Amino acid sequence: MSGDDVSIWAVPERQGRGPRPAYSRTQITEAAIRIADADGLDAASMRRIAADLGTGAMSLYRYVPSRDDLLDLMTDHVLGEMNVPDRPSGDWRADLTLIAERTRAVWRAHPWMAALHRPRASLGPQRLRLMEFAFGALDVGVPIDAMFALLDMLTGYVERVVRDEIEWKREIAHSGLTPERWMARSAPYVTDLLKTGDYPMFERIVMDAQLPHMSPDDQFRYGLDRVLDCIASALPTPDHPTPDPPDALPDRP
Amino acid sequence: MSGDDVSIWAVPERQGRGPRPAYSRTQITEAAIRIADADGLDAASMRRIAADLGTGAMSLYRYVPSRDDLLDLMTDHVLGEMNVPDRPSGDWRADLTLIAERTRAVWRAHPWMAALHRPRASLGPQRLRLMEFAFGALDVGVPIDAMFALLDMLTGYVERVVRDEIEWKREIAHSGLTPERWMARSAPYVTDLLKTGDYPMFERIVMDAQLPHMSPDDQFRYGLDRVLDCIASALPTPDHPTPDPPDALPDRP
DNA sequence: AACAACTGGGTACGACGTACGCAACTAGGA
DNA sequence: TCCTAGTTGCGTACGTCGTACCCAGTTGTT
Repeated sequence: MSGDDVSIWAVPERQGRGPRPAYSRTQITEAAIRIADADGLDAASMRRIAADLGTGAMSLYRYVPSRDDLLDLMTDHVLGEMNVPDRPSGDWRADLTLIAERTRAVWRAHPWMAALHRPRASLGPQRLRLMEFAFGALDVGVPIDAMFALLDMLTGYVERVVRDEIEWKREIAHSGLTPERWMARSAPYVTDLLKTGDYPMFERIVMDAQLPHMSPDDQFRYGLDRVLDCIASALPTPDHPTPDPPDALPDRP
Repeated sequence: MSGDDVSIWAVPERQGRGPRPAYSRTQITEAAIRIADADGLDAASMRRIAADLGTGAMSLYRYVPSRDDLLDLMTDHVLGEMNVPDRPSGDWRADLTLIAERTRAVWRAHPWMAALHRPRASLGPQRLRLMEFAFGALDVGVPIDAMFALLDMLTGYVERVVRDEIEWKREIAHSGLTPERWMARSAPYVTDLLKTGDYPMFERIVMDAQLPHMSPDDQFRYGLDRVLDCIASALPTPDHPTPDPPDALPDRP
C-alpha cells in the first residue's frame, strides 16, 4: 500500500490531463505474472518488468505506487482465472470442492502464489467475488461466524497442502536431481533419525503411510474429502445446531 | 539448503582442525532472532547480524551455508519455545489445543514466522519433536493417512488465522494510525462496495458478524473449537470407521 | 497562447546476498 | 618438535534490488 492510501483498490488508475499513458495497470500486471510464472517471483523485478514492456523501471511507478501493490494486483488478477460461478449451486459440497480444486489449479499454474506471504486479504474485485461464492455456498443455516471458522479451515488446509506440494517441486527442480535421486540423497539423514529410536511416529509415517506414495492429485482429494466430511458434521441439523459465539459488544464504527 | 547437501540438518557444525571458532550456530541463530523480533525479518540481514555479534558479514558463512539455512535454524530454534511435552496426555483434544495455542503464542512473539513461508517443512529436531507429539496425540485409532489430513487441517487453520492476525497488526503499526482511524480510513471504499449491491454476503459479514468485534483471543478460541469439533467427528467409532485411502503401489526407496 | 497536470525515463543512493582471496592460527603426522 | 594442510576471521568487490528525485516533453483546460 502506498502509505497515505488504504490499498491499491482505492487508488484510481488515472486522471485525464497530460499525455496519453503508454501502458496500463493490467498490461503491467500481466507482464509481471508472465515473468513470475517463467522465472519465479524474484525475477519479476521492476527493472525486468519494465524491460519486458520496453521501457524504464521508473515508468512503472506512474501506474503502481510500489512493488507490493503490484503483487496485490497480480494476486487478484490470477484469482480471476478461477472462473468462479456467479452464484452457488445449492450443493455446498460441490461448491467447496470447486473452490479447493480451482485454488490448487491456480497455485500450480502460478507457483509464486505459494511464496507470496499473503498478508491482509486485500479486497480486490476477484477476491470479493470468491468470498461471495464461498460464503454463499455455506449459507445453509450456518451462522455467519461459524462460516469464518469453516472457511478458514478449508482454505487453510488447501493452502498448506498445495504450498507443500509446490515447494517440494521447487526443491527438486532447484537441485537438478530426479525425485528418486533426491530421495536417495536424503535417505542417510532419515535412517540416522530412525536409528535413534526417538521418533516412533515418524517411523510409522515412513513405514506405514500410503499417502506419500499416491499421486499428488489423489493425496489432495483424499485429504479434501476428510475436510469436507468434517464440515458436513458441523452443518446444523434440527437436534445439533452450531453454537453461536458468545455475545460481543455491539459497537460498530 | 546449500546445494550439494540436503539440508542444514545434515551438515555438521564443525570439524576439528584450525583455530577455535569464535562463535556458534546457536549464537548466530539467537542474534538473528533477536533482530527479527525487534525490527522485522528483513532487518536480520547478514551484515546486521554480524555487526551485532561484533564481526564481519562474511564470517557468518563459516557457520551457515546461506541465509536461507539460517532461516531454517531460526524457525526450528523458535519451535523449541513451544515446550511441547515429551508425550501426549491421552486427551487428544487437550493436546491439539495445546499445539494450537502455543503455535499462536510463538508466532505472536516472533511475528516474522508468519512471513516465513518455509519451503519444505525442514526436519529440524524441534520440528520432529512437535510432529511426534501431534501425531501421537491423534493416535487414537485414526489411520495414519487420515492423521495427515486432520493435522494439515488443524495447522492450516491455525497458521492462516494467526497470519491474518499478525499481518493486520503489522498493517496498523506501519500506518501509524490507531485501529479506529485505520478503520475510518478504509470505510469509504467499503461503503462504496456495499452501495453497488453486488456483494450480499460481504454485506452480511459487515452488518451481522460478531466475530470481528470480539477479542483476538476469543476469535481464535471460537474458531479453534469449531475445528476441534470437526476433528472429533472424524475420530473412529465402532459404527463409523474413518475411510482408508485407496491402495497405493507399495514401492519404497 | 498560457498554464497546470501529467508523461516517460535517466541517474543515483543505500541496501542486499555472497564469491573470492588472504593473513593468522592450530592440529595431526613426521 | 616442526611442518603443513585445513580452517579461521574478515575486507573487498560484484551484481542485484526498490525507489527518491529530477527534467524535458506532452496534453487538456482556460
